[in-house]
Amino acid sequence: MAATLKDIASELGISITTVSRGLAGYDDVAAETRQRIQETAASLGYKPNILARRLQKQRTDTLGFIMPTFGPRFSDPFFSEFIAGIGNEAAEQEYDLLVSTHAPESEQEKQAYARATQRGWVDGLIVIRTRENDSRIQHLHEQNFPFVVFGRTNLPFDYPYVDEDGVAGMRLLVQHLADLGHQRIGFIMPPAGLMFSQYRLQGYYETMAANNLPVAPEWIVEGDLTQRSGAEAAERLLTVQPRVTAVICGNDLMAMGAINQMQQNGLTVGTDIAVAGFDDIPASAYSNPPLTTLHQPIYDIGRQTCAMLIDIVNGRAPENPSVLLTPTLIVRASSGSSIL
Amino acid sequence: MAATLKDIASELGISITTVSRGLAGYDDVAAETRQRIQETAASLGYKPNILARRLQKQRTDTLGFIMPTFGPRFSDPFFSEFIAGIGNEAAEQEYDLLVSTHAPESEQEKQAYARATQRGWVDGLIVIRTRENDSRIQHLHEQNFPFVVFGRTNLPFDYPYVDEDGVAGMRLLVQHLADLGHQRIGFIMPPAGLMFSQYRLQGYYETMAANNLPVAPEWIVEGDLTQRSGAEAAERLLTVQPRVTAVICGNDLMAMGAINQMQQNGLTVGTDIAVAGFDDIPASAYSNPPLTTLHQPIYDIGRQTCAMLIDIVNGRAPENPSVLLTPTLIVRASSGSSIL
DNA sequence: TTTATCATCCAAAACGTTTTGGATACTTTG
DNA sequence: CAAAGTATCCAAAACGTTTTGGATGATAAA
Repeated sequence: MAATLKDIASELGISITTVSRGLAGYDDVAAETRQRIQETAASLGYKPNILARRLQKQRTDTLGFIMPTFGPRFSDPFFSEFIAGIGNEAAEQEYDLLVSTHAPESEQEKQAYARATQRGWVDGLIVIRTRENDSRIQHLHEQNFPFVVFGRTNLPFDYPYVDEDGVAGMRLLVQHLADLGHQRIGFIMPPAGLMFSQYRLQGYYETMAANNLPVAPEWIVEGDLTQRSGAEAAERLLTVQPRVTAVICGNDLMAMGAINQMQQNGLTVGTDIAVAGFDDIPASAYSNPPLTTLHQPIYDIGRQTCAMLIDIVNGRAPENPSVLLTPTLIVRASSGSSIL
Repeated sequence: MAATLKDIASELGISITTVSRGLAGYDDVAAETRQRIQETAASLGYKPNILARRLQKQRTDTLGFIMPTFGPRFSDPFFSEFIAGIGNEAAEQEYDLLVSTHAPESEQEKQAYARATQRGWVDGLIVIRTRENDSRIQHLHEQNFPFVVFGRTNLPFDYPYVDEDGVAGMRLLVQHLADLGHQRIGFIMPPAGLMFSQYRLQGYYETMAANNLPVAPEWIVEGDLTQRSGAEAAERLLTVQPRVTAVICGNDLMAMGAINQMQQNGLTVGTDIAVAGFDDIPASAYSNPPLTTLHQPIYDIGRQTCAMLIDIVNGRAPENPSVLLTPTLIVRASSGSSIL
């Protein structure tokens, strides 16, 4: 039913070539002919078939994004904001965005990456939440497939990335708490397999040491980035004596779970105990108490990552193939005031 | 570089047809030949070109989802969970998901829909956050393009949808508050142009009336679904005398903003004033106080919507082309106890 | 032996574009 | 007037699949 170039051509009694070139605006078709072509195209409701065009041009004008997510009850606001960032940048540059979700390191994820690097699927991929010896990056590098990473990993080759400086971020946060007089600072860390956990942990250790503060191993508890795990980790942390006076959480979601748990245990957060998060999701300004956290411009990171990928896909070298952003400290009530 | 059927064929000295059919598993190719085809395909690293296949098959095996979102700082957990639902269902049935974001009723949104209904883009679309006289649904209906809607609208024709019963949901919530003894119940409603606002508003009026409770117009304030607007609406609501003793919010995000604002004004939520939300996002269980709300199985709604669309795209009539789900009431501390 | 049946293969068309490499006729230049 | 230039058009190839409609030769049945 849908009209094709052929339909227009036979309607006007001219060749497909001329119709195609007329519509595309080449100057080797007479103005009057072009006019007639456009009119007929409009009256026939002609819409080019994208598949045919893409097959011919050998590019899909589509970018892929495979979200590493656990389980069904998944709703990290981080992701919606990141998607909005890459999605808007992609749309502006007339790219489509293909999105899928798979559990990290699952068989499905591997298959998804294998499929994605087939010809004709997408022109490039965006990778996030880097892991140690990240198999996704390894694979994309081997296949010589265009990609940009949000995060870094420990593989022995270069690739384009945008990342936040986790070490610097934690330094700001630990120093802030140390300045308030805290000496026993706990850390609910993100899953150890994620690279950003390691940077944050390193920043934690370094800054504790720089302030001559000892670190007890029990002060470090691992969570999985959900509120629930934040609550569980806090529960465990609170049993350690002498009790920590401050807790840094690997992300805002866990911080909110931790705060909730502490309140259930009768503690007043901000007074009895300080809590801080990481990410500065919108909710963190509206939690009770409002959350001290490290701000990451997630939306902009998404845009930047996507813009970089589009450059690469088009064979343009990005101005800066490795971007490292420093988070900014947002002090709110959850970290309280000086306890000295 | 990438191997094609032609490469395999010429390598083995047989026809492209046989290679194609051998790989596809047709039984008119000898077992021994198939064996050799598979081996050569593997050794050449053959991956079918999806574009060519799709052009030939005249279908994209791709579904589209255009998120209606405002501004950059966008991170409604509702969306990530919904995306996870449709994404997982799509992946299971071997469909891809094309996602983009545009501001509702913007020119870009219109263009996105116009493009999406072109041939070869996607096989079907998922529409959410229905609006009055929804132009998107109108357009898709006119174009006779396959789509499924999460939500309903007031257009005079049928279309497949999944929706929650907002009237019934509000009935549960208002009744709960009325049973606790509340007589002045405020409503921070979602944007009036959204259909679900109207259902919720209707349920609010009906149940207030059923309990012989008068409604003052100042008790109804409109928000835009963000925490910020929830806080602003609460601020306005609190100035109305005599003060409402309970506030229902159009979604959990606004409820959290409202709670935060009330706390800033020195009120203890759950004691001085009751607050309830709508959605039951994960954060609502961990807010302070935990939020009374209406649970919607967003992930499952996503799956169901997607499954229905895949049925339609494949010419199968969905068992039930209009699904209406009743939310369940989740009572937590924010609505407090009886005030009688 | 002749006719059916079967197993295996393949040439060509089709999907709807874009691009290549001219062809044609008309106009300008020397 | 011949040669060169210009404006306009188009046939055919190409992108890489899948499907259609046989063709071929071998085997089984009559």
